[in-house]
Amino acid sequence: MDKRDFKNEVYGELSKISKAMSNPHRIEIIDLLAQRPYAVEEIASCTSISTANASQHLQVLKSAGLVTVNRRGYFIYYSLASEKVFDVWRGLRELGIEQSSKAREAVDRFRMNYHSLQPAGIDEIYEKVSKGKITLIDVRPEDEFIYGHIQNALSIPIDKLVSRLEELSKEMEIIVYCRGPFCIYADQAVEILTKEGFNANRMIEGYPDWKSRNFPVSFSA
Amino acid sequence: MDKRDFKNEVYGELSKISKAMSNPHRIEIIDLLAQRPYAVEEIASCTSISTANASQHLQVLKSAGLVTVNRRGYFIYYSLASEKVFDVWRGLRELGIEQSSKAREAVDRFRMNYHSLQPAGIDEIYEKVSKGKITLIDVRPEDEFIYGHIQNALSIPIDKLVSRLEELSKEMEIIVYCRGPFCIYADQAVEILTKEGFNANRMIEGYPDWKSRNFPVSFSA
DNA sequence: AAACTATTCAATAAATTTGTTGAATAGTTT
DNA sequence: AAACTATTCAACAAATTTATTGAATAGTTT
Repeated sequence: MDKRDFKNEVYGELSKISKAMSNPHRIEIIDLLAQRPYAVEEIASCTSISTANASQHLQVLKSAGLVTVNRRGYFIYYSLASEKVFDVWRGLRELGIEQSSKAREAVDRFRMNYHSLQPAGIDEIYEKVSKGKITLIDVRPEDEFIYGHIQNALSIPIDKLVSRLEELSKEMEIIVYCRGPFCIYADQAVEILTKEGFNANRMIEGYPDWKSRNFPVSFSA
Repeated sequence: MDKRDFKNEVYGELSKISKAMSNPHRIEIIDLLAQRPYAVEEIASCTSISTANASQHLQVLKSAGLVTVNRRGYFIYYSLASEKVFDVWRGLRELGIEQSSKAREAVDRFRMNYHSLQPAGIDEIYEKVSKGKITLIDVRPEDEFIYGHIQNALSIPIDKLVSRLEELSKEMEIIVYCRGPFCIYADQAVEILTKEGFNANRMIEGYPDWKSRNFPVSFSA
């Protein structure tokens, strides 16, 4: 095996992984699986594709070693195979926000819809949380919260927010977080809270970013 | 623009970037450009493809915003557009080594050829360097060394090594580094040095990793 | 301005990727 | 063991990616 064969083999192998991450639906699936394991039909419905199509994309991810499989009852749950999968996805996401003006504009335009334009970065929030200065609200679906959440965060899924406003104080600064920078639950929440007179902002990043930074998390066994 | 359109737009944009990184030749080009800007013909020859083909791949990388262009005289030099491009590539590389047994085996098999099987990690070496305990040799081509190298490293391009052995001491521990984990210059060097009775090992990672960690570097203006 | 040169372009065929359809399957429940 | 169900498979057509060829081009030298 000469030098060229070696390089062909190595770069060829690695390109299988990046090929697996080179489809919009599959990226979206990875972004979703960073929250918790999901079954095929749930994945299909969250990403607005057919079940058969979702299954096929999941096969691709599985062959590339990016996801693992786990059956419980009738359902087959897919999970990310490694923390490193999220790391690569986050790198890609950050590179995209830096380099692609279209991606940046799409995000800004959407934030604008929800009048949620001064989001705070994860480090800034980590500082404040350590000093106990803010109320953290997790507006993701409850099952994602149960699977893992930021320590001391309060779970108020976005569709329950309007009915649970009396639990919140208008004195404290409120930070809302959700799945990540492309998830709009937090933006919707900030819009609702601001209209009701609360002092609320969203965290740009999501729970998986917090966890990947090794900031303190909790989960229910 | 509803939620689904937004997601399609964002994930679609980001997939353009990963698509650009999803071809073995293009990955190899990125790996090469992490050393220094390179002209099209050089890139073609380093990666064993035709000039026209290299040019086409470079167009793809350029459209995705991953590389930038710079003319000097007759030549057009391509560079990585951002540190983040290397970050994503490194993430992919590490994920590949972790997940793909084929990639891992290819690397091991090749190291074995050169009897260079106890390479040292970058952190370990950083520690030793700070204590001045080792001799660092950069065996990449001289122009890459000039463009940037580890502080206090000695430049001995691999093809000059045999003729410059008298510059080295058999008492000091020698660490050799090159472009990165898929570059074999350092392995070749370790084989030569070991045969001659030197105490030599390679660093697993390459110069771009060192630089990206913000460890001390030098370059000639 | 003419000569020169590295790079890009255009056209092509082969290979791969993609989403859809509806049927088949593997595995769990009862 | 029979019934049931989420998931996978197989077959297809459309779209995209890829490498090759040789000509065209943009820009620098002299």
